Amino acid sequence: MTLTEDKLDATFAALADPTRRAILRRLAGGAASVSALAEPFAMSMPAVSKHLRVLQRAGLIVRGRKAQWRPCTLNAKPLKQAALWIDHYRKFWEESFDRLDAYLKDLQCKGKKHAK
Amino acid sequence: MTLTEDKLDATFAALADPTRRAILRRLAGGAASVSALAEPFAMSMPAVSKHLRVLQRAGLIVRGRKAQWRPCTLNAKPLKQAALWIDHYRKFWEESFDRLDAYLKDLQCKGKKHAK
DNA sequence: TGGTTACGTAACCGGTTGGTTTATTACATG
DNA sequence: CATGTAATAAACCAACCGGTTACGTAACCA
Repeated sequence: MTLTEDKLDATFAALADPTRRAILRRLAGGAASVSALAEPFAMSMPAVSKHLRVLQRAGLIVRGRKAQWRPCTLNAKPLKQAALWIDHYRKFWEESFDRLDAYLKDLQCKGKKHAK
Repeated sequence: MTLTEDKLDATFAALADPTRRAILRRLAGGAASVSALAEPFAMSMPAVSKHLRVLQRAGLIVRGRKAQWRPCTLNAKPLKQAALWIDHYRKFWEESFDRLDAYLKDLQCKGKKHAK
């Protein structure tokens, strides 16, 4: 398994949680401290800290240091790889009204008729 | 949390596994039976069957029925939503040589020493 | 010096995940 | 009907995840 593939694991896994996606959305508006990031969520700070660690290990955020604050900053570069991977399938979701879609419907139809 | 957001959970989680990504890649070449999908992997068929269930619950595959075979077909539509979500951050990874990048470097620098 | 603030670490807990082996269902064919 | 094949179901296991509470630490401030 290539290194890029390996990173995709971490990237997609990091994106698979609504709290972490919300944190990224917040960071798109600028750097923020941990407590500022934690504020909108009904969870303890250690929980948020864990989410940040996941994001950091996926390379999606960078953590600095300023006195007693650890400002987090968005780093979107891993998202580029994720976007490229997904984009290989673009033609499939743009084929909505084509042969493929008709075939899918046909398949499901046969499935139900047989499985009575 | 919106319904779309909820589906993103399942989509990204499904993509976070190399086996499942490989299955999708294989299905991009056309429908396939479970045993055909299992063949390249060093794991039992029930394990592949579980991966397929994850992909199905994420809506990424559709399963038909033809005699004792359950052909799987790619359904890329959930990927469209994932691509749209990621695309909100495109400007951030295209800003490689801009203010943001400089700020990141500055932040890390301040972490180690003091401002220059 | 001692207190407060911001954050991390450690230990723990219930639920989920990714895999196994074994058994079972569904179908086709001799 | 008996047998073989394709696939799922069930039971089990170790590892991981997302959350908690309790405690530790580093920097600021009075």
